[in-house]
Amino acid sequence: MPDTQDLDPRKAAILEAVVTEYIGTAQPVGSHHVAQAAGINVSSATIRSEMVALEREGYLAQPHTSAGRIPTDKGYRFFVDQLTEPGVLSPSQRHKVSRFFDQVHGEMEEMLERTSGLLCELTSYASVVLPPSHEAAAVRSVQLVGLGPRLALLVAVLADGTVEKRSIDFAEEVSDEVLATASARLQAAAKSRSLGAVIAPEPSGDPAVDKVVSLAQPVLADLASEAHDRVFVGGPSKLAAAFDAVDTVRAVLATLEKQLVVVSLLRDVIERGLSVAIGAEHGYEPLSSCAVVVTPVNVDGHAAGAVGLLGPTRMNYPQALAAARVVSEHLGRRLGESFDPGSARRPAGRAAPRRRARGRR
Amino acid sequence: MPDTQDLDPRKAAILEAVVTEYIGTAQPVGSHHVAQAAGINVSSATIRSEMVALEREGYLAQPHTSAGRIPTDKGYRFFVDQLTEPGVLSPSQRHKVSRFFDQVHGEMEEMLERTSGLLCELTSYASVVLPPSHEAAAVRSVQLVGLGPRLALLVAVLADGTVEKRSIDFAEEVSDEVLATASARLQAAAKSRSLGAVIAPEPSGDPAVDKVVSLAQPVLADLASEAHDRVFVGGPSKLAAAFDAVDTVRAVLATLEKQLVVVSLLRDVIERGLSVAIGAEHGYEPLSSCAVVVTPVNVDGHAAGAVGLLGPTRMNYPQALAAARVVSEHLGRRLGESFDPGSARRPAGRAAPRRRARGRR
DNA sequence: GCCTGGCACTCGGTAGAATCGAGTGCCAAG
DNA sequence: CTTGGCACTCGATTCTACCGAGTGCCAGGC
Repeated sequence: MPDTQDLDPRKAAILEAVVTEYIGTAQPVGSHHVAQAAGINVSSATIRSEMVALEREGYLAQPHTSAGRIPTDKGYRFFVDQLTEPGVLSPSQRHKVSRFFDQVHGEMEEMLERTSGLLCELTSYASVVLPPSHEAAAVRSVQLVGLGPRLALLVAVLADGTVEKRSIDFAEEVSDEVLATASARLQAAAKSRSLGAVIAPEPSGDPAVDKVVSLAQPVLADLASEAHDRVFVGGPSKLAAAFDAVDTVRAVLATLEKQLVVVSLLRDVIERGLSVAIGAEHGYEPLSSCAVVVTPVNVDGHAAGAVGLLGPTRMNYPQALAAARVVSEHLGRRLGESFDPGSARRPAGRAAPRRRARGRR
Repeated sequence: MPDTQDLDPRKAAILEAVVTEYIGTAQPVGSHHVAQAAGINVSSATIRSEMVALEREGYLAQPHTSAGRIPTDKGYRFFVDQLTEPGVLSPSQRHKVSRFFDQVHGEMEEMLERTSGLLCELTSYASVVLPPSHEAAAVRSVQLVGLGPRLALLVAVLADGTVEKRSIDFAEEVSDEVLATASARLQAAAKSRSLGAVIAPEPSGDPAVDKVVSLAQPVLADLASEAHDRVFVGGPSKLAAAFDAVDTVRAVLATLEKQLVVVSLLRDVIERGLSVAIGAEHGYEPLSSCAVVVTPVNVDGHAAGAVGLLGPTRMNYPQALAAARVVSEHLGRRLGESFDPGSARRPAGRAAPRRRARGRR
């Protein structure tokens, strides 16, 4: 399709004007408005004929005859790909981000959750934060902690600072000593490997211990594959502001509640190498009136999770892209500093400062 | 106020009819409709004059002249307190609940989160689950796990099966041996006490160890006070269905996002011994068009968290109360079985079964 | 050949009038 | 005290007229 690739410059300028205006006002924009836009020096009549062409080629649509034009998904796509740079954050926003990442502390989940809060403050869209998959993260510690006579909690600490846990019911009483021995054997078998690659420990002499180990060991493997489908969603209320049809709001919220769907949506988009998915592009029908902006997070050079924004298709793409990018960078750096194995290159903060006054968030 | 306490039976019947009808239809209800309601055998004219009285006494309101009446907060209050029993769940709902609690497994947080999902499935209102405060829970294990040369994660496992963690930056390198020694000393000092009551360990001979211990110990106390303000909110999309003004939806959602507010709202309501807070009763202005149903969860006889439902003031109180109560009971029993110290009285389930097929929720 | 101003036409949105009807308050009679 | 009757109110609905933003088309000009 030649027409997909390029538009003559004037058409492009007109499309840009329509998109910009529509993003701002949410009103269909007419030829007259476009004619007044900076950089366009032709009459409204000329614009009209160009618009007819743009509509024929699928970049614009008319809600009804005698209304202005609104961009189609394809129109937004062209705008994002060809007409606009990611944009920059305002100084005050940059400042906000820096301050946030200077102050934030504590463990990873809390940090990610608050990051999602930050993102929606910055943009007034709903935000999504996908935690790093720790398939690769090495196990730092494995422990069986007794909770009841036959019940124990298997706790694994990973190098990235996350803790995975799962209760195990042994169906028969297990003494503290057996538990401790089993715990130590598991620890030895798992240490420094990734959760998925834990090897089976050698049988010990004690059948009771072996029984416990054999029950616990598969759970470790299980933990590896699990826990991925968690995602932090921030600011659903922003969506209620973005759409005015209450039905749309409900449908979108309902979809956002399905974490699995959200996760695979983000994964899909990233896999296809996109940073923006507009309207129907992502193929999730209930979200067809939404656009998604995603940026992978890089920790020490490799991908680790992602941050994203979800808004109406008429979202402010340059701003959203900028926000996602900046936050993603900060987050990646921060995660690298705090949680990755070999790195403690930063001067170091205070030791687990008391959480500051309640009230925020 | 004598009128608060009692209404003559006919007035009460009329009020009941109005509330029931309005809950069902969301339309102001007129004298004619009330006259047709079962159990009312007077003419609409009589009803009208009674309604005038009810309005004067504050139980009913008129959106405008020549419209039917709608209940006021006070009207709902009387309805809940005097006119209705908690109601029962349909057999299929009961079944759903039982099956849910038979199947659910894994660790507490996940369980609570899914419980909140269950609640909103049952009722089509938004749900809130407040985790047990573990101020009192005994520490089962404390461990310092090294993440980097100067960075460690303090991991505490409590008797209720929860894990609290916090990263600590020691600002200088700490050897593995020192870390291990400090970890053991902390463990000894904390074991079987509650997080808040951890005693300071005796100084050891080694200043490096003492340094680490002295940095880590206050963090334990910190963990105790923290982590309470977490709350699981389920089904915000249900709220979009319950209100038709998109502004209301946004305001309510925005409030729900503030976890601290939600937590203190629930606490307030419970403290005042209520199980229902209607409209302005709870004093949180943005939620004045909502009603909250709360039921404390009892584990082995003492209160541990709560479950709640949030809907429009015209919510189905009997159903909501029934759902909250049933779920709360099941949850309390389940928590008792799985996580509390002395109890493994149940036949015991399978050992940490593989999570079943993805796709659900 | 492309651009432009002019012009007739379309059609959604708004305003006003008419109408409908659910619901009320009041009252006189049972 | 209750009831049926009645006049009245007022939001919702419908209809009409109308406005105006916006279009498509065209003839004339650069």
